[in-house]
Amino acid sequence: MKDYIPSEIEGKWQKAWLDSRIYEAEPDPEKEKFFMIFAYPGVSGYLHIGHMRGYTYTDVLTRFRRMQGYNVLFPVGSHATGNLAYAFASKVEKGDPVQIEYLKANGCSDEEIERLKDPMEVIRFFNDVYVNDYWKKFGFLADWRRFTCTANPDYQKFIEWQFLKLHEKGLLIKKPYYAPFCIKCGPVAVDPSETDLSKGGNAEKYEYTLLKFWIDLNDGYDREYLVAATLRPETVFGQTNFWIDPKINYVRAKVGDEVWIISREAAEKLKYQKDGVEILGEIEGRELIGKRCTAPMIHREIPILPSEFCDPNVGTGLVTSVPSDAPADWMGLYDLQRDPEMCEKYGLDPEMVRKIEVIPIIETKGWGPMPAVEICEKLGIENQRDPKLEDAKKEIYSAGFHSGKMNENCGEYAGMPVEQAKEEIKRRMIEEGGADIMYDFSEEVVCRCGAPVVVKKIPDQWFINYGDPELTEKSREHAERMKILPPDYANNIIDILDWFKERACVRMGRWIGTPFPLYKKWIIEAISDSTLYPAYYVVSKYANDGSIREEQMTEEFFDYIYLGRGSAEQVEKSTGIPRETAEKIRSDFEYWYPLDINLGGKEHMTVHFPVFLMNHVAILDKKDWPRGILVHWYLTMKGGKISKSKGGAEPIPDAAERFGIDAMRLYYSHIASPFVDVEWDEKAALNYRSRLGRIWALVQELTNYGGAERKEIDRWLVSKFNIHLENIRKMMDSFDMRGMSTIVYFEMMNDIRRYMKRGGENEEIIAEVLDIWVRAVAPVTPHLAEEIWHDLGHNTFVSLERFPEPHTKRISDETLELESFLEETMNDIREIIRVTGKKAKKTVIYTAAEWKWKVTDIALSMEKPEIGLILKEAMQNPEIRKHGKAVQNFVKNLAGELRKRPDMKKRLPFLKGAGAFLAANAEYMKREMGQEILLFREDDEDIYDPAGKSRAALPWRVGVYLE
RNA sequence: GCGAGAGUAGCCAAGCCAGGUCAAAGGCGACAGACUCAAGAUCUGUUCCUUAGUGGUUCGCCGGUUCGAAUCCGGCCUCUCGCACCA
Repeated sequence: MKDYIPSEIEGKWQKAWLDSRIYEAEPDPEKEKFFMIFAYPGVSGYLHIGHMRGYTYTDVLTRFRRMQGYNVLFPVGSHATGNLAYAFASKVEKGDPVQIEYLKANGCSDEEIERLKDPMEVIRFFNDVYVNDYWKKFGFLADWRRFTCTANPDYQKFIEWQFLKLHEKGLLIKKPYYAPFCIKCGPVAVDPSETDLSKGGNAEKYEYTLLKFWIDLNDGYDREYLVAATLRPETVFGQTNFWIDPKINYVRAKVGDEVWIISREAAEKLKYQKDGVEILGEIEGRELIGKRCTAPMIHREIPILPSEFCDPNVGTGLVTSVPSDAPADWMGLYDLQRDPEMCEKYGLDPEMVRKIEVIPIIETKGWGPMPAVEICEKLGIENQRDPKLEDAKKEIYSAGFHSGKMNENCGEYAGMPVEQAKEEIKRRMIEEGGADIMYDFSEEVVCRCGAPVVVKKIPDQWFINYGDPELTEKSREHAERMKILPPDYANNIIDILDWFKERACVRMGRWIGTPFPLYKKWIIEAISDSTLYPAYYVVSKYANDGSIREEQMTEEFFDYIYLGRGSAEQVEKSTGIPRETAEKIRSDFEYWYPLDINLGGKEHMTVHFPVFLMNHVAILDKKDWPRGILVHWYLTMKGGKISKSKGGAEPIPDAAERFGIDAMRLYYSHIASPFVDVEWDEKAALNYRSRLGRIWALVQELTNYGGAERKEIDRWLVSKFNIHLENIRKMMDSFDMRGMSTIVYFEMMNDIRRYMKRGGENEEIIAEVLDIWVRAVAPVTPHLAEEIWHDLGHNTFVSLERFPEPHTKRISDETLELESFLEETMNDIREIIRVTGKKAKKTVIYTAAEWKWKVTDIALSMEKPEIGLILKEAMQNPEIRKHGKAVQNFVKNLAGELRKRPDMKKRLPFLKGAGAFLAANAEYMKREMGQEILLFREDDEDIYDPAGKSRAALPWRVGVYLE
């Protein structure tokens, strides 16, 4: 017998598939096509086994479809847009020890590392790793000829065309935008993975409302303002005073034709957001204390008071005071009111300070009129330096925002919900010239290079207008018709499409990507160039084999291929691409499109999938819009991070070697549904491997097993397998690879074992079942399947064979029922043995008496088998009536059973033969139970029934007596 | 904050959309038995409590709808995830 050694068969079959080029997908008008992709990975370095989950699903599903007779297109590619390759190369260049170690741990040679100082080499290198070390190693049957990468010049011609089409549809718009920007390196991304950053990846971009308080300092500037920044513009009605930190030196900054007094830090930031900001000079905070300024909106003069909580790094470093709703303001005021000495120190009239009254402005559910005052008491906050103020602020802010309503002190806004008033008041103040906008981060953000990251105004930013009403509506309608899994997401994506507005689509800086065709200083960003790309796999094959060159891939060419505009002749004339070639590509596209499934991880739910759909809808004809989306969740590592000690960190090829590829593929397919996160479990992977070993061994055993004898159990096995095939078909309609795997790798195996245990040995039946089985394992564990397939004497590829179809005619319900009746009977006996702890020598089994069956027949013939009705009719029969009270009990039991178990009506008739069936299988029971088995019918003349257990016999269950 | 999802027996994980056949699939682990000199592997059985095969209490918590709820509705608690120049 051959041992199961995965590495011995995997390489062999992968080579055979490659050599015979069965992965190549070409149109075949005789066959229905199936076109599926996974969202290509970003070129970010080595991947880990978690990434292989989704890729493997794709290969399993396409293999399954292929075996169902579809002509399958499964192309792969990679996404190199962005600065990852730059970052990677520069780390290598600098000799970053972590980076070098990482490369070496993955088996990268010194020579190779040397080359990886060049970003383009990084891309080339990892493309090779992905294709050869990951996807091919995992046995994928992808059409390798079509591989493409977003950094390829031909791909970029495609993106250029895509943007020309978006422009043609009026979906590109230009307007100012405020983006994160390193003052040295240019545009950067603020995200927690901190690709670009050394600090602040979690920062949020806040929009501050700048409130302008007019002040007359007699210094020659007549349009001079103190400028406070706030996130709560609606609270202006509650302003009582203004805060300045006397210890800080502020600056006068020229902004337009106004002079703003703000912190130096704020002025520096503003330079990036407003034109012509210029620092004119310093002004001490101390100087301003005690003066008065005029608040916007309420146009009231308020005093300027000293405080300690003004942070020059936050907002403008100046703060307006709304003690009713801002806990810090309240504490600031409270501190000062209690401290006349402090007032005098700054030349303030303590009486004036004491007279300042808090103005309630917002009614908040669960809070009184002055929530800030309230919460300070509640939390026992002592003064303005108390760190608990931060929590207080959050709680009040949240409560006010969601449930607050403006009160009668808020003029025309009285009664308006805070959520709405916030926007309206802000807008009004900006219109009146009393306010402005400034963006800032919620925390400090620092670039990789060490320089600060600021929010910078980009005056001419291009956007794709995903908010376009017509595009949104068409996309929504189409989404409703698509097959989208999981079902929750199918509902959810509709809302996401509504919510999607403009999206910035170009950027500047050191960035790999396609130059924006309308204005080449811009480069198309990373999401926007990966939306329509499944269409490009049709063309990439011709670019890769040299049939067409990128300079020939003009707008006219793509218009013809994707939209059918113009003609092949015209394309030939203007590009030199032979007419036949153009026609062939066009017809390829017409054959393969639309895409049947786009599979991707859950991270794509709110970004990639919606824009993928919308770009198709915007640009292509309706018939070419995609048909399906499949979202999968993650394979996570313990503790969230990959770690060597906990396993799973090893390079993908090493894991493939250790666990076996088929075992890994089965692991992904079976460990959980695609729609939950799964924690990597090395032991489970090893279990799958040994499971495959057992299947292997069982198959070997079966090939030398059996003879010509036919038995009842043959029918049972065939029935079982056909039921399984029916279920698989249903499951795979919703891509339920897990359910399918349970059947194929567990249930089918158990059935075969039971068949053998029950004495089944017919070689034709075994051959039939083996044929089904080996085909059934092919989508998930193709290497194992090929090996077995060839051992069975075939010389074709099982990968190209048909997946077995169920034959419902071969399902015998009667056999299945009787077999499970036998099993239940034995379980009953075991149960009694277990409960009593008795070791019986002899088991007596009683089947139900004739009269019980007669009553059962009566009940079965009735529309509504209720106790009274059955009893009435049964008692007509003297044969039955003579059993008296026993009839009543039985009818009660029977009626209950029929009500509780709807399938009983179908089952019972099959059980009429149960007595004979048990008798025929008495030998088997005896062997299994290790004891003598006696069989009687309840009404047998010569019955042996010392305990009266025969009375317990029912048509659907036997009576049992142990001795 | 906005939005989404999840909480099922020792563990993992189906079931929930289409309520009854659900004490709830399957796997793992554990226990017992078979095989073996032994261990491992493999095979068989058991694995909420209770019990001559019965009955009881379960599917995060509380309540509701229903003849009947793990499944439907409402509220609460806990956890996870996505949120736009990040692929």
